Amino acid sequence: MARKTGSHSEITGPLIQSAALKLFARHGFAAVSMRKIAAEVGVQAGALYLYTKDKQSLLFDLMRAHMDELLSAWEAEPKGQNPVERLEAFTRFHIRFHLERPEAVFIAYMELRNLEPENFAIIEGLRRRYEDGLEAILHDGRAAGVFSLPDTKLATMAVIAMLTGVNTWYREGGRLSQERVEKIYWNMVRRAVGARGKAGGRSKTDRAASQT
Amino acid sequence: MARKTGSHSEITGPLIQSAALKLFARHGFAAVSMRKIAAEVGVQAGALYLYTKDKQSLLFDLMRAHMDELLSAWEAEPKGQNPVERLEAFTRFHIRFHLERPEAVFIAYMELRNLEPENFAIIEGLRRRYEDGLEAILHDGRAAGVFSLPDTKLATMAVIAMLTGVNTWYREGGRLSQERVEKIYWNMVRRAVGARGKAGGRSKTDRAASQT
DNA sequence: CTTTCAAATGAACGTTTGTTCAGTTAATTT
DNA sequence: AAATTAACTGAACAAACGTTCATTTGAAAG
Repeated sequence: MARKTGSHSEITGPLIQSAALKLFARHGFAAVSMRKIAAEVGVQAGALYLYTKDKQSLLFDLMRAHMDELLSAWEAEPKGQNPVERLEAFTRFHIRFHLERPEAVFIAYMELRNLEPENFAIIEGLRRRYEDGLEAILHDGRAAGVFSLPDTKLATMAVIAMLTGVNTWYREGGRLSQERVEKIYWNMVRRAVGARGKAGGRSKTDRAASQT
Repeated sequence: MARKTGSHSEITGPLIQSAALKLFARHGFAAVSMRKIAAEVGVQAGALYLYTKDKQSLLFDLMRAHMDELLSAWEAEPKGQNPVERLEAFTRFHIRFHLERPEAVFIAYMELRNLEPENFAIIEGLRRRYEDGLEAILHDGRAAGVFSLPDTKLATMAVIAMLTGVNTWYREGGRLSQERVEKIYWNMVRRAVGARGKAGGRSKTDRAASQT
């Protein structure tokens, strides 16, 4: 039921979500009490239950929203014309998207075991769909002879782990710009999957990279 | 003080460590109570305090022992004669060592934020020492002109993330043997750092890999 | 001004938490 | 047989936990 003229705060719901996001990312789901979330919002613990069923669904809703955003953002991304361009698009998208929301990413990876089995299965399914997107690119590239890969599933896991790892060390305002990081990682990914540079053989890009 | 003829169990100490390892890995540090650890050992909660100062040091001791083992095992590993061989040795060692103790690895990555600041600094220092070992290899290889890397620090993080990622999906008795996984990952790492195969250019190994 | 009602409080509930400790147990030493 | 002592129990502690609910608040509606 949509309200037009709330007598009290109308944004408390989202405020709770973002307080929970921040605290879960910082201290872990199990270490954050409902009272601490309430305090962060500036409210008493009981008030949280006007907006959320329980603590578990607070976690699940965060994860679910994150995975939904991830999938729809990727689907909205311009696709390349061939496997190499599509892989570059994936690489840059993954780094960019994940660096934009480090807290949600952290939670999505670290708090899986705090989901009840049913919720876990849903999140796991969404993650699988995302990984399948990458695997399809690698599979197509292999079939087209532009990637050299003994095993597309392993390469999928390797690429995702490598890219997600950026979140563990990248800090805004650090040594390297995000664009620079994207470029360097794309170079490593491209070579890891055995794709030649645009010019063939050891490309101009390779040579430029090694002297920077 | 060493005892020779304990009237009760003499191995309770290690039993506690391994119970804690198992439960922390499975449910997370914050979600495991001292009573649950005690129950796993077959003892009352109070008895744990004959062997451990408190819950925090139970976690810290596990992490510290893991990192010490990691560093000393790597130091004991036979070194290659050149950067490429040393990088292959690192790659295979990292995969093998981490697959041998998935629970300790999981804890070492996931429970960092549950360490008190002082303990965190110690573990972080040990991790840094390990990463520096890889970075030295990449740095030497770049200086020798056998690796093509725009940034050794980024490559270090990328390689470690990629290799550690194996733990998230590898299951004993699965599709691929550990030796096969090591070989495939070594191929991806070698190419990611821009090292040519032994024969130069697109190596025999590359061609063999792409058709398997 | 009076009524209405969503929003929020704050106390209360039954559990569970990490940790301590006086007391019990049972094997070894004297 | 008596004394010693490490190992362990089981109760107890205050604090914190997730969740519920009767009650209060205060702005909007009549």
